Amino acid sequence: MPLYQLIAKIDNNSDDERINGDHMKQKITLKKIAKEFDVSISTVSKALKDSHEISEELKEKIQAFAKFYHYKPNSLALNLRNQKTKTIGIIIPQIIHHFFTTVISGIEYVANKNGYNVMICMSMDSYEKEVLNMDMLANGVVDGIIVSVAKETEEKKDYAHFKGLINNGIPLVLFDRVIDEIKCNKVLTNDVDGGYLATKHLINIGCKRIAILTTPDFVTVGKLRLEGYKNALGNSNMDFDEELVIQINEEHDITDQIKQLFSLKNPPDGVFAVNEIYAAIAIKTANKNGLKIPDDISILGFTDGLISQYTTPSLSTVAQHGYHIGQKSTELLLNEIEFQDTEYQYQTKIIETDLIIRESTKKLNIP
Amino acid sequence: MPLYQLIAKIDNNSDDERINGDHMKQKITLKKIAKEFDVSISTVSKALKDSHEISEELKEKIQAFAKFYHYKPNSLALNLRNQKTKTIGIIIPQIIHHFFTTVISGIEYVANKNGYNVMICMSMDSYEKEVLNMDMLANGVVDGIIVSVAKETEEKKDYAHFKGLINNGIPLVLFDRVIDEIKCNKVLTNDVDGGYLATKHLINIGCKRIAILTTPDFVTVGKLRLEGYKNALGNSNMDFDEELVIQINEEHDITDQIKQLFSLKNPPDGVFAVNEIYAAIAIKTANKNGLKIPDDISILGFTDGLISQYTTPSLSTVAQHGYHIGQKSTELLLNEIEFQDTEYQYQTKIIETDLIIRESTKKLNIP
DNA sequence: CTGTTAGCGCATTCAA
DNA sequence: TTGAATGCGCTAACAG
Repeated sequence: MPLYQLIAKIDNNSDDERINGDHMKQKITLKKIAKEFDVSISTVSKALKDSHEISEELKEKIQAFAKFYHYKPNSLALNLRNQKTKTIGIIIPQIIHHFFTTVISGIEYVANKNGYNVMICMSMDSYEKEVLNMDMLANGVVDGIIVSVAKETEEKKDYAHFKGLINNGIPLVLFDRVIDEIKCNKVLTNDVDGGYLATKHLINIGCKRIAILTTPDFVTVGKLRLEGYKNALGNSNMDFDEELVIQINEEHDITDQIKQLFSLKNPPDGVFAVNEIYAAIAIKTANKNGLKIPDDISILGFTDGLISQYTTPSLSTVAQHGYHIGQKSTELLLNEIEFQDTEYQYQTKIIETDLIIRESTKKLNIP
Repeated sequence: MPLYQLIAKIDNNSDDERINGDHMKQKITLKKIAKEFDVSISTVSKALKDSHEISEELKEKIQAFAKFYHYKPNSLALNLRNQKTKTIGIIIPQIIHHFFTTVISGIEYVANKNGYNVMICMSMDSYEKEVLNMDMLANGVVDGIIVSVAKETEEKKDYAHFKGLINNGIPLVLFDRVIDEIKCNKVLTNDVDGGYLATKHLINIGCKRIAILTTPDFVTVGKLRLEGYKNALGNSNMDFDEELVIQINEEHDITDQIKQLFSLKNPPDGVFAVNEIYAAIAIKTANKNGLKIPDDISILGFTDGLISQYTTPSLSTVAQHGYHIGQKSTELLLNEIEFQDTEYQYQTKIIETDLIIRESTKKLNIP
């Protein structure tokens, strides 16, 4: 008795086990269904798509059979046939950075909502790994790629792999760490404004000498936040003092580099750190140096990460809205992927930052 | 003039741009190469594999041509042909948990080293998303899957999707949050021992009343760490006091739940928190209640995450070695994927924990 | 030494 | 209403 007749005899709510048994269930394909009903593969294909070309009777039988065996078209075959995978790739420098995980969450959310899956790769801030990952993803594995550029790539300024990608016609969105000379969709934090906002707030609460803990210049975001810092000082007619700019070298002990500030003849009464880690370390260092936060010194960070809420005192900071950045990047990417017309216009979205005031900065005195 | 003759005229170091131009470079395939040389596709295929069946002369020309155009076999076609993707899937509850990102890093490292890529999915601790992700991955997309079970799944105890996966013959490794009744490779933290270690240390430094901040019972890891806590108390002839067990309900304010401890008639002088967040909040709460840490109260956490080093005082904790867990999981998975013989033996690897002593616990007095 | 054929699983156009 | 043929890109067994 053919299997499809068996189905009728089996309660629809029956336990899967009865069919699967303990044995390995081999995947069910169009071919197998076709053989079962002694029809052609294309007939089955159409029947499962509820095509009007197929008789109701046959469609019903085939559909019931397919449903019973949980038939699902094989992704690999579909990918090859359609020349697309409904998957988008992400290349980020480090997954252990909280900011990136929030971005990923945002990407995942929008991607899934639109029927896409997500493939995450890490460049570990290495140029070579970035290129490798990109080659892999570009080779048909994904329909588009979202990237935040590796530090080493920023340093080398070698962007050939990005150009190649675009020449290959693979949609690309850059976020956070972007590259000016690459023409593509971009989503970035308003870092200059964020730096300005942070510094301005320190000024507003009465800080007279504001230090900045930043990165080396080749890390774009650090450079931009520094720019915002300078703008805010200038805007308030405060002097810019080189002495108060610490470009952290992560190869050496960070605490030591920060400590210098407190032994200055004229030490700062405010610190703006361009990321959460520097800020957290600044808090601990200030604490250890006997400074009261925020009475003796106010400290403000960047990125509303995991740490901010749990330092003592909790850290005032600039929120970067990673989740939103991820969402926006994905929307742009999917737009480009599914774009049909001839003239596609690249966009650059700026995501604004917000101040989150906690305990590490003095209260604003509103007169 | 056929293209392959052109190649000879172009300096090998030439700029890609000359070929790619500003136009979209369409992917080069075996077929196109075959047409170029007016040979069959299989001849090209063999030539590129340096088969001895092909004449040296032809091989050279074809290889040069392919290299020049950066020919790479199309992944989708290979996947379909080989019925495998050289990709492994991961399903984790939350990517924003630092522990999971360390595990992912470990997975990524071992996978890449062995020529595999990684596809990360998030269940968001939802049963439904876990099932969806698994169905997607199981449908040919990956060669094997590594999972840490969603909370909701643990609560429902509905493991049909795991059984289905195994029936389908798809290798599965469970880590951290595992399921006893599923037969597969497993990697887990020695949570009982970790809980024991933590509690014992608090006892050793002289704590007399030790509270525990744990999860509801259905979260297995919380339950196990509680078990270790009880063991340590028993082992030291200390009373187990229900009053000192707080099962945190994350739907409500955590600080409020912890505060109860400090208003007990007989308050604790030690706190063991089964994760980093609870510990960090405990530190802040104790601080606010005017308690000196570690003089009045010692606090010990679990998981060496991002936060631990930046709390004030920095948090003593139990290191869970997520990176190692990820590595081990992947080794097991790849073993199973590439296993050829008939009788495969599942293993369960226990990863031991380690105490990391920082400032939130009293110094051990060695007499 | 080179080509033909078949097949991976599916969708689609065209023919019957 | 159904089926055959074609192709997505690649490999491998088999023929010549």
